[in-house]
Amino acid sequence: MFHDSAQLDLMFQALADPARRMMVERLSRGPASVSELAQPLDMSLPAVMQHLQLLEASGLVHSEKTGRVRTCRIEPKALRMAEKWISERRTSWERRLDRLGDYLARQIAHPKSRS
Amino acid sequence: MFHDSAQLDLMFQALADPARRMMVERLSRGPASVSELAQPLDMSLPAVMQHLQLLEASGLVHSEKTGRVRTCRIEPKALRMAEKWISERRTSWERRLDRLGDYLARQIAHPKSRS
DNA sequence: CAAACAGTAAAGCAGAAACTTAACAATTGA
DNA sequence: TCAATTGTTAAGTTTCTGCTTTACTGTTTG
Repeated sequence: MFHDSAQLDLMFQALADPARRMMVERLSRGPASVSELAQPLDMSLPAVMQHLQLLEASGLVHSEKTGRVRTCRIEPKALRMAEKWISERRTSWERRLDRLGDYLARQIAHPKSRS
Repeated sequence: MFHDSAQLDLMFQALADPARRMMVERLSRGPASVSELAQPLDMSLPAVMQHLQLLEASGLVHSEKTGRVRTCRIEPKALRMAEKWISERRTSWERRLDRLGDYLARQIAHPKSRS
């Protein structure tokens, strides 16, 4: 449970491609087979397979095969991790701005000349 | 003002690199010059510059030059956009699970055998 | 002015990514 | 059984990334 920088790499990398985001989008509406994922995408099945492998490596998606069909589903824990990273940076910045605002307001109210 | 897929590409792509995430992390604590951003990174200045250009192209960071120093700061709006995309997919999935849970609970309580 | 400083531009390179096509399973349904 | 369905493997091609080095511009400072 330490620095999962590597996993963040993989997750953001995975989300950086429109085809893969489309697959995630589809999966967010429910599980799907590989060919269902491929259907709206303008590329060969093996290409989709490779995207899927990336999504699995990143932890964003999990799949299992029964019979001849592989069923894929989203892994919300991983999504939450990516979301958290961004959110933490954003709020860190926003809180900093708040403090700065307070400080400036105080300066205007009670200036203790520092020049 | 709808889903700009191209910008999401750029943003997630930008976040996919550990050096760039480090830069964002630094900037989340306040503005910084290019060489301040470079300081903890084990690479040449031009390399950092290129990362910075990507961060700017993605909209995650903005910078302006005064004198000979370029000051960079984070753009929380863009961070929020990435955060939102992830969050929407995650909650879509989670709500689906809730509905499914309800359905199953009902099935167990009042089974209307469907064989 | 001259030197040091902060940043840029350009070119080149090795390795990774995103496909393709062409076989090759394994499962299922007629 | 045999043909269609669903997925998988392997290999090859092209393009993109993430650096590097070298050389240069503009800004400040002694």
